[in-house]
Amino acid sequence: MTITLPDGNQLAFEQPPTGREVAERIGKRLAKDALVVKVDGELRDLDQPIPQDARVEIVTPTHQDARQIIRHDAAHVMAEAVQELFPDAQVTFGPPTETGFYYDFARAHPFSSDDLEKIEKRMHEIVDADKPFVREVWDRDAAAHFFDQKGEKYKAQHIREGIPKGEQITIYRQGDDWLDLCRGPHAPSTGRVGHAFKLMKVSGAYWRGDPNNEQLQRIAGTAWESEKRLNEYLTMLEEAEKRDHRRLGRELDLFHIQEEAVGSVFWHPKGWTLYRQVEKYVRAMQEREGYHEVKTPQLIDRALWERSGHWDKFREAMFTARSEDDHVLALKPMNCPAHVQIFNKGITSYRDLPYRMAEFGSCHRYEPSGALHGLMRVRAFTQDDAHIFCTPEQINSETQKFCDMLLEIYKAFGFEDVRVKFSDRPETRAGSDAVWDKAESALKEAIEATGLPYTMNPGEGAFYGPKLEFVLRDAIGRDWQCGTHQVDFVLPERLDADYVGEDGNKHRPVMLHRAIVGSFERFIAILIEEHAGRFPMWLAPVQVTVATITSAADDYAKQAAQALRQAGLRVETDLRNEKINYKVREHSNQKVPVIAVVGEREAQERTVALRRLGSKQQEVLALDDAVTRLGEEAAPPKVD
RNA sequence: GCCGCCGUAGCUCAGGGGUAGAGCGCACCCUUGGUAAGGGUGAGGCCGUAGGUUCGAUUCCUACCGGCGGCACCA
Repeated sequence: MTITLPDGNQLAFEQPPTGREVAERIGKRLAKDALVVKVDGELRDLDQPIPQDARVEIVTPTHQDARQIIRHDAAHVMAEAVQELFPDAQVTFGPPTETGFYYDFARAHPFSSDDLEKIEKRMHEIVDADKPFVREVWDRDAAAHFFDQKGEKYKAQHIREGIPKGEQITIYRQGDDWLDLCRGPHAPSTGRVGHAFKLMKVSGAYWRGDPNNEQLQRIAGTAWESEKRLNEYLTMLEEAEKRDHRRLGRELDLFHIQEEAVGSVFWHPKGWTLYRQVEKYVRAMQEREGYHEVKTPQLIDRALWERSGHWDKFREAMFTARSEDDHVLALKPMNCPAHVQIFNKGITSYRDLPYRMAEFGSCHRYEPSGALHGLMRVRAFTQDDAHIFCTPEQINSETQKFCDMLLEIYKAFGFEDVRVKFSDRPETRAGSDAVWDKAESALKEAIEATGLPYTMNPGEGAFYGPKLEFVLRDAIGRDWQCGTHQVDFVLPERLDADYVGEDGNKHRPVMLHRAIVGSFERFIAILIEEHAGRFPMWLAPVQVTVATITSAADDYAKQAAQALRQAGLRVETDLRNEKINYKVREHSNQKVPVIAVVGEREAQERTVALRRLGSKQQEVLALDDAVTRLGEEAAPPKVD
């Protein structure tokens, strides 16, 4: 039989070889370094025979798949360490993750941070012991019985409920003392995990992700193929902490949140300036794209929410208020029902479609306390919300038009790395399968026409229609949904929206719910983290600070600032009795893009000495030239 | 909402059964200095809130509120 290697070379074997034998044939060193083998794209243990002709890659620590092996091995090593130190802990599952691994344990007592240290120490010992990982195939029922006897009720339950009768299952031993039910694969021995790992935190996690189940304790760690990579990762985390929007929000005096208004933002002047720049640009883009901007009420009688279906499906998340005359009103959690009201007041002809109705809509939702997170997840937020009322035939072109606009806007803010998720029909849904087929294929065609890569998110669509989610990433790699685009056949029906078609009959419009920044709060949080507070000039709350060297230049500094302001720039002056070193340091820390230094010389010559953020060089320009040049540099992205 | 950890000055943090400390920031004074911290003096705290234990609690215990990290949630 024939084994094909990644470089195209082929090796012939008499008998089905194991991965190790293939590696040995290529070279001793490779066989020594090998962790697992990749057979036709599937990772397997080195000792398993490769039954037929296949493309084979030997996975060594530098291979892109090595980390998941190392991390998975590390999870097993940790589980052994935990059970040795804490025999009352039951094991459940421990997979690799994007940066490490975790393992969920059931135990009555919580693990402390001291426990973590002990566990980590024991893990190093297990790695040094270099115990072989041995794969064994067991009978399902015997395995279930075995784990029952051991008191491992979660493992036993998983086998009984998750694995069909009669199926064979695999377990992995590491040394003589410990084993775990596991699909594998694993490296040859625990020694291959190496020492580039670190336990990071303990937290709660529900058994099988279901909050009705018992809560387990999750110990999470990070693991890498080398100390160097581990240290790089830890350094990255430190750097990420410095760009956390909550920290920068304080340091740059952008906003704060306090106890008396949990989940709501106090925007300070600088933060609000930033917010307004974002809003201004998005508004201009919407105008260009033919949207009609509206404003709808904050408080709306429950009667409308009952009709829209929100009272039924969304009530838990709605803030309500009772008026003097005993009406129950709700703070709107969404804008859509209000927009349909406007549509119903006069958009009656097919000639008006597609009708794009936009609102910077303030919404309130009673989010679970544990979900709140700085500006990322709040209870009061403003969406760049819009609803496009259109015919089914227009879904495709409107979606494409929207995606184009979204990408242009994201790019303007510096986001090039946009992840798109396609969420299709959920189990419980409204509308017939035929309608869903139509909506999903229209959406799919449209997203494919944009050429954007996307991943499927099966079953995660809204109950009323499929959606596209546009996801941006924060400083430490957490994904946040910002943009969205949803097809809705249900709400127009519920709220009785219609128009007169070409044929003279009444028809139901389709509604496309769409947002680009999503919530301004979340978007600005990501903007802060993406730029680490060093905003592009057009967004910077303060664009230029005019700083004096001596008080003799105060008058001139004021004139210079005034001239810059007249060019539309956001300018502050720093006339304090401080040395220029001190001022430069402070304004650099405040991440002001340009410091214009003026002393007696500049006052005399009517010049400014410009110092750009991140550069130590200065550039002396005539004041008039500086005004022109900085004015151009501060221009927002073109909208035309 | 759940599990764990945390809550001391505007910020970062030390302390600890006998009602508190540092650095930075702030105010005032000296200094007018040419590109990342000049010097001095001073103000500033219900030690998250409410109970309990104690002769005495900021410190120990309980509950609540809030924050952080996960989990769940994100229509």
